[in-house]
Amino acid sequence: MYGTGQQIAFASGSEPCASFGARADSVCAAINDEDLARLSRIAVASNVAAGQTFIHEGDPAADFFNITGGTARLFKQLPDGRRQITGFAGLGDFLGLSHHGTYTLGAEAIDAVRLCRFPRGSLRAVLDDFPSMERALFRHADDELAAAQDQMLLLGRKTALERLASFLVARSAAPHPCARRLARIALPMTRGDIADYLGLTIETVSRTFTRLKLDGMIDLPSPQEVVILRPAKLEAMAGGL
Amino acid sequence: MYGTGQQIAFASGSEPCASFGARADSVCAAINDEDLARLSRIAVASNVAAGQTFIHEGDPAADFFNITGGTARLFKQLPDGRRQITGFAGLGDFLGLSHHGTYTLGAEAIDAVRLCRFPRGSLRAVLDDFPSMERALFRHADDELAAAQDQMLLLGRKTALERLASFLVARSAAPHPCARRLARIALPMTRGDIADYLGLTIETVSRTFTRLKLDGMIDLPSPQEVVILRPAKLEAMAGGL
DNA sequence: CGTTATCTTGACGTACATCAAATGTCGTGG
DNA sequence: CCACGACATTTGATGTACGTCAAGATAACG
Repeated sequence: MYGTGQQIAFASGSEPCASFGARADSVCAAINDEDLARLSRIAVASNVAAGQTFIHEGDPAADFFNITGGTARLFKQLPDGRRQITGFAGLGDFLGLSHHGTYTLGAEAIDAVRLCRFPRGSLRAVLDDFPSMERALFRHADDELAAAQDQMLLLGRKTALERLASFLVARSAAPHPCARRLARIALPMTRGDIADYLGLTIETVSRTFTRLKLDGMIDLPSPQEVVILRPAKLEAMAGGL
Repeated sequence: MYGTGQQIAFASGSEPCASFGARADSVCAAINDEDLARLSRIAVASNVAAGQTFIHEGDPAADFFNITGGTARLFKQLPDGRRQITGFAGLGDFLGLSHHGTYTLGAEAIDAVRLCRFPRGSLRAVLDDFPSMERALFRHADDELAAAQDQMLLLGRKTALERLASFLVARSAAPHPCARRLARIALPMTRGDIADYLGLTIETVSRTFTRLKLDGMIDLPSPQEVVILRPAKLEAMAGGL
């Protein structure tokens, strides 16, 4: 199934936060119609079923990806199976951009994921012709680096309560940088995913959720839905960052 | 004291790993003499005494820096003082490159640090004129992102023993990517720095050092010097990554 | 509507933190 | 050169936040 332009996940208009995707602005704002047309010629759209691994850590990095629907978990694993989720990728996110020869992270679909796949060789040529796009990707990598540093602080120095509060606050800011903060958050990932993201166990995540609920900070209409009742207090619990 | 070219920390030759610096190749290989001359005109060289903070987290990011001597700790802090060191910067490293308006990390000199300071505004102009340099910086950010992801796995999922082993293995690989792995490692940072880097306490770091010594993995001629006696076993202890 | 995975809750264990003190190291001045 | 003081490191005794093990409760799904 080859991309026809319809399937390409780059916003062609100039609206800053179109329905297209959360981070459309950060990477795609700099892309003009000329670049877009060229990209559409080398893209392949595909679907990944929930639970499927579509990037294997350590494999030769042949392609890079742009998520156009659904949510994926990105992770590293130790030989004995211990897993660290480094982030969740959604609408508009880019994967496999590293210049290293192999993928530094694995990626699995949490729900049904739609994505566009680009051969990395072709990307290099496009980037050389359109420096503005490379600059935009640079900014994107920079944002991820800043997020990774925040997460290091969380993993190295925060308590379980602070970690979960930080997670919920960050989720309520997402997915739209330009939208109002959300009170109701959808959690497509499992408790196990959240645990592996926050460096905790499933049990501790669950206990901490109920503690936040008992304290009146949040409500849990269902395990995958959180309503933030006291945003300011929750943010304070997150540890001031 | 204004840069004269002598003080500028960019390698002008093309030798891949000159005495100039560890990561010279990753950022500076792509810089030609023309760029170099222009950079030297906007740089200011300065010295920072041990213990001095020269970048304050959250301050407006006016300049960026290139380390030309000594070692600095890069860190984030919580309001109550808990600290997470996100990395150590040495010869050739770049700081303050984020496109965000404020510094996302603080930086303190561990020993006497020499550095070149560049106004960020001037950098933008240089980068626009010399895309090869921007590409090199992109690769640099990418390397840091991969390192940050490794560190997330360490902080989220490794034991104290695995953390310290990982740290020593990584240090033995540095500072020269192209040199033989070092058996004798210098540790300019304190136990407290190592603790804040590995998400542990001073006491646990110290105990783990002595345990590695008793197990015959390392020798400690002095607290700031480590000799790796069993590199292969130590690497295995690091947890296969 | 049963089957199965996920989530929650409880009882208990442990790796690492905390508190406290001894030892070692280094710069400074006598 | 040596004595002193400040600070870093090591070592010991004890505490605790979170992990592990083990059931239930709830939700998802054919």
